[in-house]
Amino acid sequence: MAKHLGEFEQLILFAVLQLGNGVAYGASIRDVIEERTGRVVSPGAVYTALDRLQERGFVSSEVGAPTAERGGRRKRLFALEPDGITALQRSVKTFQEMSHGLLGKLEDLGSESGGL
Amino acid sequence: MAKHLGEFEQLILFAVLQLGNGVAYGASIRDVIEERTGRVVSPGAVYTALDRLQERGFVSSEVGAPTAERGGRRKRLFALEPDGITALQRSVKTFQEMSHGLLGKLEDLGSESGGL
DNA sequence: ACATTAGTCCTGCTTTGTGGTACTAATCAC
DNA sequence: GTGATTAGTACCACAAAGCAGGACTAATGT
Repeated sequence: MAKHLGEFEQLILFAVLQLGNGVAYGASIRDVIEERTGRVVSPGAVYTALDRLQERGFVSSEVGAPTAERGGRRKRLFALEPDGITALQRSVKTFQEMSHGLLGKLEDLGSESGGL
Repeated sequence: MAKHLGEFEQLILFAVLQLGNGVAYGASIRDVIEERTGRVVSPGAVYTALDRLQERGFVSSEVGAPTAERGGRRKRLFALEPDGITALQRSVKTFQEMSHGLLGKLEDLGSESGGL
């Protein structure tokens, strides 16, 4: 069993967190990631990650009611579970501990050689 | 070719960044990660990651002179390359964009259900 | 020469990351 | 109600990253 969150899994959990219960489903999660990071991800990538996250108990899902839209297929709504919250917190903490005091240095180095 | 940095790779790059040139080698990198995050990693894990990073041009390495210590085997010294800096910056940026405005929410949720 | 030891390399396997595409179930138009 | 249209989901296959454990190497010290 995996010990840590992968970077993509982290993105997914953040997206679910932002959307909140009743609103987080495959497509909306994908949209959030794209809006925030500019990163284009395929639907398939999102669902496989989501499935794996659910297997580990980090998120749960239930099928919602159909909406009154053209092509309004039932959504599979995801919710963040306590274990998922803990995992995300730990992953954030690791990032902070590891980057502490180095972010400035990183920027300086970058600007020397052309930057982003 | 991989588009993004994995989470462990990110840790490695931060460690190399902290140590600086002439001091970053397998064992010291491993120590830094352990000190900062408390995470125990096997030497093998570090070297495979380092190799991949080098293949992608994110770090470079050269073999240093032997030290005057018992068992002072030659060290393979690593340095952060411009591409590595860019990659690390982008990875940091993604994290910041994705977590922006959500860190507080995350803490609140955590304390509700027992916390870390 | 032989023991000792810091450090590195190798091998094998599991988990994540990813795109592509097929499928499903709902609306709309007539 | 039949078929076009469409949002959303599920499946599949493969590439890349994460990881541990032990073999190996080359230096010191006696």
